[in-house]
Amino acid sequence: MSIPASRALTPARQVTLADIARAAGTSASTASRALSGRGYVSEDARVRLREAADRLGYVPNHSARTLKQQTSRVVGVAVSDLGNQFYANLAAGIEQTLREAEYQMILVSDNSDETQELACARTFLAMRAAGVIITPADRAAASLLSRHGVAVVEVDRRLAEVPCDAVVIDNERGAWEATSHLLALGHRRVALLVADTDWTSDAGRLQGYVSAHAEHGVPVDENLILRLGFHAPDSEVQIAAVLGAEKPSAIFAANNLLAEHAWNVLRRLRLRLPDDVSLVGFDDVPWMAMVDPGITVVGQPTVEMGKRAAQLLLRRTLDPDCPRAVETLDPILILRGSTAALPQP
Amino acid sequence: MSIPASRALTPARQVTLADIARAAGTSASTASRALSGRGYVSEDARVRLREAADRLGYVPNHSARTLKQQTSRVVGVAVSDLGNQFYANLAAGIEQTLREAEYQMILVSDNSDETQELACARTFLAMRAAGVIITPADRAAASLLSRHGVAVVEVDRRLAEVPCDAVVIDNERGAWEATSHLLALGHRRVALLVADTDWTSDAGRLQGYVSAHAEHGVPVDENLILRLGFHAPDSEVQIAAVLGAEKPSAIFAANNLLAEHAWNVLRRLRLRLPDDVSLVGFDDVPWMAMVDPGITVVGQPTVEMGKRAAQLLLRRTLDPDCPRAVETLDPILILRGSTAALPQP
DNA sequence: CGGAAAGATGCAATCGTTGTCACACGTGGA
DNA sequence: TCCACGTGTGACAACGATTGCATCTTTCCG
Repeated sequence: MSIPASRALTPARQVTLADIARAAGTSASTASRALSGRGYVSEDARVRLREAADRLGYVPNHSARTLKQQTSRVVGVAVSDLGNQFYANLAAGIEQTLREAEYQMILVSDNSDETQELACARTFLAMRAAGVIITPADRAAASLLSRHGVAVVEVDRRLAEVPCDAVVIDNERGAWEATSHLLALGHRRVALLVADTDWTSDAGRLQGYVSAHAEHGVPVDENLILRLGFHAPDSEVQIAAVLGAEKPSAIFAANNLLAEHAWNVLRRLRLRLPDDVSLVGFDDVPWMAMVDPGITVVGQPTVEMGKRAAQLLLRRTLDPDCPRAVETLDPILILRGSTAALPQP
Repeated sequence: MSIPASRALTPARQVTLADIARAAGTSASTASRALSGRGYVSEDARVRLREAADRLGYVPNHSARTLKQQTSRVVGVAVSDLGNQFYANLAAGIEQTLREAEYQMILVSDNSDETQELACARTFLAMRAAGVIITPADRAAASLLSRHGVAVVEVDRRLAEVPCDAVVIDNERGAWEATSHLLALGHRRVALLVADTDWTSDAGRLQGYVSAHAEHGVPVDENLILRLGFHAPDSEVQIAAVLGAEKPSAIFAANNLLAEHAWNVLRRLRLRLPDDVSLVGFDDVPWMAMVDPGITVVGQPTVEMGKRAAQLLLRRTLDPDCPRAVETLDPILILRGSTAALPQP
């Protein structure tokens, strides 16, 4: 039952409202009303037009509609790194919610690069996006967008200087729980691996690490805090160096990538978990539950965060003046075999 | 440094070409030529217009352009399941290539549902997408799109009845290598876990499994072939059942999800890899290299497949008549500790 | 010096859809 | 009878950018 070649080859100027109006013997206005369901149309005309639309294979032209209505059903989404499962899951959650609401998602992976982020924002503006969801790396994008009246939702971290909705998790609390867990197990030299950013997420995790120490009366040793660039090629070398020089008995890796690096280093150095070193990660990804021992981790509801962000955006699209919402979700500490009490010397 | 509220509140009818033309004392035509770089414009007018555009914060209106030019720089991408790392990586590869070419990606996760897939196709048509990249679940979408003159590239599997470009890997060869590896190790009862689809990918993998058996003179036992629905909730139960009833000495799991299920079952049953059972997966994902022993796997260049698909699409966009391309990439067998010689009884 | 070619510009039409407006019906109540 | 109102319809003007065409100027060559 293949399509006849002739059909496929016809240059086939696209079918427009005017075409189906002609076929049904009405005007384009009536056709528009019939198909969009707005305004008066007789039942008779409605069925004739619908039938004509089906028969001719009418496909509405979104560009024309967007141009006329000055708004689209497209939502721009910019994440830092699609290759990282965390952002992929975030995107998956956003996509699902948007699709169910019959919105489309333009997805960009901006590498946390300010220039690219701003370029994305400009593109979203050019497309008259109904809104934008972003894991921000800079304040400029949100400013630009909101100045043009486009709703912005920040996810995972907050950065904007303009008021906008946001979905984050309680990073400080997550880090506090992870660190407290280690301190309660008797560890006194807990290394912190944290991304070298100025994001609220990393700042919160650092803060949680510090406040847990304060609460347990353990002084923070700056030498145990390792700030690592996102895609620094020598991350593992640096981690190994700290392990050698500072002899921490536990490591708190403040994101899934750093946890993976730490795990690789430990394996390479033949340090056993949890006998030689304890390890806690942040953001539960599949391998952490599968390796032996499993990695104790601060889990975040990643897909859920994406869904919430999309919901906030849709809400604001419907009611631009609804009160600003900042949702803070709770992380949970998942205990696995990678953490144990500090062995008595 | 914050944006004055007045700025943010102005309803601010958007700045149009006509506005900057007026500001620079030219006509809109000249402004269009100056900014798009097509046609004659004096150097003098060009700089005046550019300056005016900057000053007024001009953002071109993509909808208007698309409407007039009858084509956009948007590419529709429909994958089966964004939550699966395979598809996420595919999308990441596509996105990167498109972004570098200054195209935008509309991403949809269609759950391999024919209805949704068709709905996506219609949306892409409505947006006048320059092309569509799809991991097809049904032939209808590609037919519809190509009938309307939209270029389609199939990735991972081929299904379309209309001629279109495609990027796949040599599934049969990958499966042949995996199976041959097991047979060469002396295994005679190799279970196959394969998705229950009518896709070329799974058919190829089954074929490779069969031909490897033929080549080694080992008869295929149909009872060892387990076809599993994509999101069947009882996958692991079924796998456990086959393990119990058929006592295979090795398992070939023909995608990353099935490998994960198999691995879970083996762990739950306390069967040791590779002493009790050997396991080979298909599609290398991070956990496979991290668990102990690592999982022997047929690796596919997932991100690269995405990039190639996007390249094919861009090529066809530039030259709609270029010869049809079907790229078949090579999988590679990565040997790890999950496979070993069949112990002599 | 004549005239062709290249350079520079603006006018007006166009893309497809929507929304406003005016108008033409009936119907029913005052 | 007349007016108000609810329906139903079509003409027409946007929305903003692009582009073919006509027009005018400048340049350059024979």
